[in-house]
Amino acid sequence: MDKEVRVRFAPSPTGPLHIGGVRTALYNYLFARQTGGKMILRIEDTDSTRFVPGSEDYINEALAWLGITIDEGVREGGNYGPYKQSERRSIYHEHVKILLDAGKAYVAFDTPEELEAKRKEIKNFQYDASTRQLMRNSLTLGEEETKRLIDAGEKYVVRFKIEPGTDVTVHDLIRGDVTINSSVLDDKVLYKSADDLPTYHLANIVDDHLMAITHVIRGEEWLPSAPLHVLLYKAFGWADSMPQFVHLPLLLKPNGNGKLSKRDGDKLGFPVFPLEWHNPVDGSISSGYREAGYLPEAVVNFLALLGWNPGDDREVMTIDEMIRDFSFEHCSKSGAKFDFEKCKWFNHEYLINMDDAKLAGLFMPILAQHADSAKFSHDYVTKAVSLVKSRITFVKDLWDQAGFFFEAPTAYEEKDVRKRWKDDTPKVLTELIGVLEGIADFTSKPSEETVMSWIEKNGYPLGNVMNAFRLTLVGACRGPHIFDITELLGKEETIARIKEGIAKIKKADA
RNA sequence: GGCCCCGUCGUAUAUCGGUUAGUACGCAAGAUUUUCAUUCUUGAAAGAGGAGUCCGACUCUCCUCGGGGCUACCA
Repeated sequence: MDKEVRVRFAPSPTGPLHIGGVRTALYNYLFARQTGGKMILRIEDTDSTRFVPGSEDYINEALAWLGITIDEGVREGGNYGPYKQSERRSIYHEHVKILLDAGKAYVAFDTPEELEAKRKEIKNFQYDASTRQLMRNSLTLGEEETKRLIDAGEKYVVRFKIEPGTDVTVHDLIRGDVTINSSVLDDKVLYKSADDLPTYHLANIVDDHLMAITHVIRGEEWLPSAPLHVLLYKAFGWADSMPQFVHLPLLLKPNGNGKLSKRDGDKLGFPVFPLEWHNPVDGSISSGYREAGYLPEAVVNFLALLGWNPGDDREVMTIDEMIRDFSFEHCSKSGAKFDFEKCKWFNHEYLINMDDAKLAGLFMPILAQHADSAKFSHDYVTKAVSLVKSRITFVKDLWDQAGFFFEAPTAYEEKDVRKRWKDDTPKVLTELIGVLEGIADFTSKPSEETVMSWIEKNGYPLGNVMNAFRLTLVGACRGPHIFDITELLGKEETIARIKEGIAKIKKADA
C-alpha cells in the first residue's frame, strides 16, 4: 500500500500572502483532499531580518476565508511539530553537525563585505569548488584555527560542499526530468551563526524529511535550486524517501512583465492579496479580494483554473469537483498572466447562482449603510435582490441596482427625462393612478394586463407611458420588469412615487 | 553574463502525428426586452520563425527568436 500523502504549504511571515502563494496553497490542498492525505502549514521564519508582525495571523485568516483547511500546523498541532522553523533550532543544529562531521559541509568566515569584494574582483564569482580554496574557511584555515575563531565568537556560516562535475536529475511531475551539472551550483549557505538559524535550503529539506512530506508542490522559482535539494537529500542518506517534486508555473503580471509579487500591491489595478492588508511598518493599506466584494468560492475557482484544467470545457466548478478532477497531468508548464476581467466574471457567475436569501444576507450590511434596513423584512430584501442580481459583479453593486426598492428617487436622470417626459405625461400618469387604484390583485401579471389594456384602449404611445412610469419609480430608465417593481413596492408606494414624480419632474427645455 | 523552465486567438486553455485547430473571458454585430441588464445567435481573433524526422506535424528533434525564473549569510 502506498504511504499516506502529506503535502505542505510553507510561507514565510514576511507580509501578507499574495495571490500566487494562495494558488500554490490551493493546489496542495486539492491534491491532499483528493488523495485523502494531510495538508500541513509550516511557517518558514528563518530570515529574522524580514519578519513582519501580523503575517502569520494574516496567513491563517486568508486560508480560512478561502476554505483551505489545514490538518497540521502551528495552530492545529500534529505529531511532527513544532511547525514553526524558529522553534526547531536544535533540530537544525543536529543536522548541520551531521553534515560537518561527514565532511559534506564546512565552516566559512568570509564576511558579506569580503564576499562583495570578491564578486567585484572576479567576474561571475561563485563560492564553489573552484574558489573555496581562496576563501577564509575551515578547508583553508584548518581544524584548529577554525575552532579558535569560533570560540573567539567570530561570525560564521556553514556551507554545503558541492562536488563538481556530476549531473543531478530532478524528476518533476509536471516537467519530467530536469538535469543540471553540479558544477554550476555554488556552495550554498546552510546555516548562519549570526542569528543561529538555518537558511531555507537546509531547513526545508530537514523539515520535509522529518515531517514525512511525500510531495513538494511549490512555485517554479524553486526549480533552479531543486537539484541542490536533491543533493542534500543524498548527503543525509535520505534519497530513498525523497519526496516527489512538482513545480507550478508562475502567475505573471497582466502586462507580461515578470511574476506577480507582494510588492505589486495595488499598482496593477486589482488586488494581489486575498484580504486587505494593513502594513504595520509604514501604515499603508493594500486592498484584498474579500473587501473588494469577491466571494471566496469565485476566487478559488478562478485561481484553480490558472494553470490547471479539468480536461474538458468546464469552468464553473464546485470545490468537490475540483478536488475530484485535479491532476498534475493537466497542469500547464508555462506561466499564466493574471486576467482580472475573467476573475470578475467568475464572481458574477457565483453571485447569480447563489441562493437569493443568502445573497440578501450578504447585502444587509451594505443596505444598512444607505438606509434604515430595519424597515424592510428579509423577505422583501430577498425579492429585491433576486430581481436585480443578474446585472451585478459584486455584492456592493446591489445598492446601485436595487437602491430604489428602499428609497424613493430623489433625483431623476436628466437624459431620460428629456427623452421620455412629454407635455401630456402628467395628465396620462394621473390617469394611470386611477387605473392602478382600481386593481385588486396588485401582483405583477394582473397589474400588467390591466395597465396594458388601458394603454391600448386609449392608444397611448407605449414606450413613453411606460418609461415615464418607470422614471417616477426608479429615477431613471433602467431596472427590472416594471410590474415586478410595482408588486414589490406595493400599491400605496407606487402611487405615491407617481404623484411625487408628477410634482417634481419638469419637462426638459421648458 | 551563466544556468534552468516555457512558447496555440488580446487573456486562460483543449488537442496527447491525420480536426473546417474547439471552449471560456473580453471585444464587435444582431435578436429578444416598454428601460437597463440577463439570455440567445453570429462574427473577428492563434499554432513565434527556420530547418529536419515522417505518407502526414501545433504535436517529435535541432537552431534562432521571444517570455519567465534563478544566480544572497531572502524565501
